[in-house]
Amino acid sequence: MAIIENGRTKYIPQQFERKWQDRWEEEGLYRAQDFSDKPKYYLLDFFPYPSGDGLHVGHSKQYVGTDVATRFRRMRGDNVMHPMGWDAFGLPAENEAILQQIPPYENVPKNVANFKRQLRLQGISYDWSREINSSEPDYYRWTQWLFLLMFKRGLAYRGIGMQWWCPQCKTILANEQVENGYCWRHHDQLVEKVALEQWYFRITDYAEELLESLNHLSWPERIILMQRNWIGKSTGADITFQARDAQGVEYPIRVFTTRPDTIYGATFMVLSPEHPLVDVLTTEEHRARVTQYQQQAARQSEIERLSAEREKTGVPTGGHAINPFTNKEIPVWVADYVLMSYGTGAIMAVPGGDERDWEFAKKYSLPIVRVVEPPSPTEGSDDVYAGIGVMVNSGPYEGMQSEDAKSRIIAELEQRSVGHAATNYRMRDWLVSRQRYWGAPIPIVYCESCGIVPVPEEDLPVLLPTLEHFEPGEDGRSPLALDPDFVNAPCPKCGGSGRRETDTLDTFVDSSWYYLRFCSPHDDQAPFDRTAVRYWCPLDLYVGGAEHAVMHLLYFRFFTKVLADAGLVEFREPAPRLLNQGTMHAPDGKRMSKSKHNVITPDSVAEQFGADTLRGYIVFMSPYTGDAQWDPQGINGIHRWLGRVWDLCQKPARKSADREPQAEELKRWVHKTIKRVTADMESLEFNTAVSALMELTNALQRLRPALEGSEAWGWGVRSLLTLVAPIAPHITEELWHSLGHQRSIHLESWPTYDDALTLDEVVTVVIQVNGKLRDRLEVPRGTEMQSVQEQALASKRVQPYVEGNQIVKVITVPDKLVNIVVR
RNA sequence: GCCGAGAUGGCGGAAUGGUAGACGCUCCGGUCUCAAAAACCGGUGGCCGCAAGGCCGUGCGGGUUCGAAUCCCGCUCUCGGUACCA
Repeated sequence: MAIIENGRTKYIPQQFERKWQDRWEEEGLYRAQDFSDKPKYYLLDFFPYPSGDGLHVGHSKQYVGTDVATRFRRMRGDNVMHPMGWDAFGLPAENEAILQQIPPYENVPKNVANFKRQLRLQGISYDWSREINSSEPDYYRWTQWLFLLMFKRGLAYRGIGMQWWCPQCKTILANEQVENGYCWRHHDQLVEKVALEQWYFRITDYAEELLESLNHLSWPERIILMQRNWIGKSTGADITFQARDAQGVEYPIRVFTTRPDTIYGATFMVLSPEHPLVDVLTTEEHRARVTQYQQQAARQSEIERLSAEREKTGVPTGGHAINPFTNKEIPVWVADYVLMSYGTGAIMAVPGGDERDWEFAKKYSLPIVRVVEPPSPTEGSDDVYAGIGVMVNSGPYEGMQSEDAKSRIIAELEQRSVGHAATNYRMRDWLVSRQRYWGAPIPIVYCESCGIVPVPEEDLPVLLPTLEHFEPGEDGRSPLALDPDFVNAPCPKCGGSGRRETDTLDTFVDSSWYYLRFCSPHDDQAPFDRTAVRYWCPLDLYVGGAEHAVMHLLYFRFFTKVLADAGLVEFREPAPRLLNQGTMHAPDGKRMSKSKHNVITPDSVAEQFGADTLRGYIVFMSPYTGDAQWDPQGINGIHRWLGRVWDLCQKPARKSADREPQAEELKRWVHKTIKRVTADMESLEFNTAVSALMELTNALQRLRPALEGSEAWGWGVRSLLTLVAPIAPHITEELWHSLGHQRSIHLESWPTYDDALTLDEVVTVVIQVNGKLRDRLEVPRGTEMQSVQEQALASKRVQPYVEGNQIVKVITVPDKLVNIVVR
């Protein structure tokens, strides 16, 4: 320790931070105890993928914040669980392994070790005894078990369909993983459509509950909104139109519409190019054009669909259908603005009431009938109007309000058996199979005589073989398909020869239940111990980036609901409270990334300033939920502050008695600060908590000459240290021990305050004339406002503005302000 | 296009109807030093003024109020989400 003068030392964090990190871990300070009389608090960070790039200070923004909250909660007396684990399966790990020519089963542990080292050097207080890794058999064994649970409950099924294929990932993607037609991992890679048989989870069975219970979550509004939009519920009706082919054979075309009230305006129908009835209804004279259109749509639909204001295209089939309400024959067209994947893949087109249909009708000169009049007729009558209003051209419904007509028309549909009320969701089932190596094998065997056979629970895990060649092929088959030892397996049912499923599970399956595993991370009898889960879950606070708004957060809610229905958990929402930490940008304002060479690592900052300065700066620079930009200059402020805290705790030059009024002032400062910091910690507003602590530090420094060595002084310094402890755990621990304490400061109780002492004895009352500030008066708190008003009127600064004017009224707010209104 | 969030000094930000700019960064001046760095002390929204002090000021325009960064109406810009969902 560098001693500078008369026993005082200099703040050199590098000399002691490591020492405390090691000691905390040896003593198991942060181990969560299963079951306790204390209130439990389960705080979880989103499951991170341990990238080979390691952590940068952007990650620290999240992890330091949750760590501060965790440490605060412990001092408040909660039994806290704050675990950490690794979302180690999946494409990023596999791609990285391929790039480095190291198999993922060797590369991942290396990366994990580096992540742990980086988290430790920041003084983050995880309970490492609960560490989990989704790519290890004792974890994915239970991921497979949960797949089987889905299978048993009829929620896992195989289906054929047009799927999104990313040529770079060389695998199928779920809908949620396609952004604007591009792969979510390769933002310049357009996805392609291929027809494949895949495994799905029936998440749509839960669409309604997933939507409804959003209303009861304490989540950021925009995340709730994004989920709501994703689920995309719409209500209306299913209606069947009768169509005829050239031979006069009738075929029903089922459509979904949100506006059954506009049915009298349905002047044509549109089928999506993939619709099965297209081939049937197309007449010979139109067949060539229709077939050509279908091929063209299949080939370029995704690229074309991206051009923003693309003109609609389509061709007539030559077939016709009957509008069941007007009884008129209407033409059936094919157009790619109707998607096979939504609703029924067919629509009734109402050009008078729908902008898209209107645009199409205009282009191809199809009839347009307005059936709903706007409340105030404005534009030309051939214009489209999609709102609600009064019914016209609608037979018996003429003159009715369109909303009333809607329910009556639905009733008529049902009565005539040509349709019924219906609800549609935009969300589709979750495609979970991936044609890649690095994931949990799907525990299924295909048997020639028994068909699809689940692997018995007692035979789990289906081990992922340690392949030397794990690169994905070009043929859409998993590398596992090339390993005969893996593929060939006896049928669990009949013992005959079978083939294993060679696709692996989407990583989002792994992360859909990890929060449960932390409750009993080493359980070898079940995915989780139900008693432990009953104690710890649901999460008290869940923190992560907004980029998982739809995918992970939807999937893990779905899993929880399935587990609840299976009687395995007793709650239906895993995370009633969720927070998104803001994003940290590099000093150049861009996103921090290795490829942009603008990464700032916690290692380099901690080496230069110490972990506490890093932590303090990260929480101080911007609100926790707000974005930030790393400013290499700004960190000096925190380092100076901690240096001042250090100095305050150095041996007093002398011993003295409490001196008034300074002792009283200090007392009020401390109580006031405890109140502010407690409130800020509770609401995770760490930036203002640091401000308050800096103010207390400054006050102590100012009062030092009068109070140093006194009882009040010692109490003030100890209070400061306990309040700073969650933010800067190392320096406070070091100083705490230097003050003679044996036990860790992190085992101290959070200080309490007396509300009466959080207010100053003297208050500043603001004197305004017509709302403009003219003077300030210092008066004892609680002074009668009548007397303050008199003093205000007597003030030399106030008088010039009052003299010669008539006082209309005087507004007073006790201990705050006097506003003299003159004319 | 639609939905959402936001705009406060040179910078990060504070204040959610009552002293705008807390707390920091930067910069300027001072102390210490042979000197520099570090540290410490003081100043730092703009304009006018020697000063006392005054005027202006929270994206823009209006409104409500004794009083508006804060509430209401209209607009501009920025960021995020979404994209033919019938």
